[in-house]
Amino acid sequence: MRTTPVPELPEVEVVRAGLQRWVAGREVASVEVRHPRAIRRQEGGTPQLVAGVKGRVVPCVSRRGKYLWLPLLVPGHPVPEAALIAHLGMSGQLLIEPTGAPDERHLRVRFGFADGGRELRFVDQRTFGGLWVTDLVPDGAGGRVPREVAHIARDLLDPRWDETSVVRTVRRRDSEIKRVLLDQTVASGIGNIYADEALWRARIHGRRPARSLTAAQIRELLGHARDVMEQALAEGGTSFDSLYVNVNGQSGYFDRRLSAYGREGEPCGRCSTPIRREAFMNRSSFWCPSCQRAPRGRAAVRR
DNA sequence: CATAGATCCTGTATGC
DNA sequence: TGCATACAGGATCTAT
Repeated sequence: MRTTPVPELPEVEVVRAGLQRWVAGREVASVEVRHPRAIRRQEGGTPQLVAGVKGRVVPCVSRRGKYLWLPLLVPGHPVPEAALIAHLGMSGQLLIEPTGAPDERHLRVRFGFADGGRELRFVDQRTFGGLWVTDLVPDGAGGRVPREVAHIARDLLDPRWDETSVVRTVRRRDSEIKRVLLDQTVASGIGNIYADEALWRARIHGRRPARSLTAAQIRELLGHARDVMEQALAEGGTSFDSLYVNVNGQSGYFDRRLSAYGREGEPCGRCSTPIRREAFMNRSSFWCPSCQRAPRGRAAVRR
């Protein structure tokens, strides 16, 4: 095992697509909460979660960034007013399992369906993730999104992604470029792994002030972020050990393609300089000290 | 308001 | 062997 698995946008999209296939059109019949922390963001707790989903039909499965949600349709009504929203956190899984299959060690919530077919399970070792029912609100573009998603920016794979607007936002931020990449209100879906990969591909050091980059450099950087996520998506999601599995229980294998993340001491794929690692925001950054030149001290911060 | 840092959580790896 | 500690990190909350 290299390190911990963390679902980012490609992994969440893999889960979304799997759920779409397995639960679309089905009516929820039951909910069993096995660990209260998994629904800590649910207003009204378990009773309100049960009331919100029982008897509702799931027409489709949607996603923005790392959030995904199941709209909840009251039979006979044309439009859903609420949704079951899910965030996988660091170790969350949404699994489709045959009824009666043995419980997973970290099973947190189980959903049964009226057709008696396979059930939906939320399994989460570290319990940073969670599920809850929330209102759908206007997204400002004619659609509707869960209340908690409204403040998150569109992601790089969104058909309505507006690159010119995002580049402008990035250049206005008074912060280091990696922090900006990780800010979900600027562009959603980029986590620590893909931020490091995009920076490596673009030959940009994560501590460079965002304002020191040209618009062209930011466009290139975002393009690399999109490319690496699309590659991961095509291969079924990144995986570091058996903890991350997609909705059908199969691990992805994209980790073998990562160039910087998790490769401390290994030779850079371009110049063979050993990849460096440093603590950053209570996590780690990996970069090539030769290809990605560090900014000079704090001189870039003007006073 | 914008930005930085602390915090939550537990299995795994490592050190003494 | 057993115990303690470090580490993984997204989103949220608090502080500045």
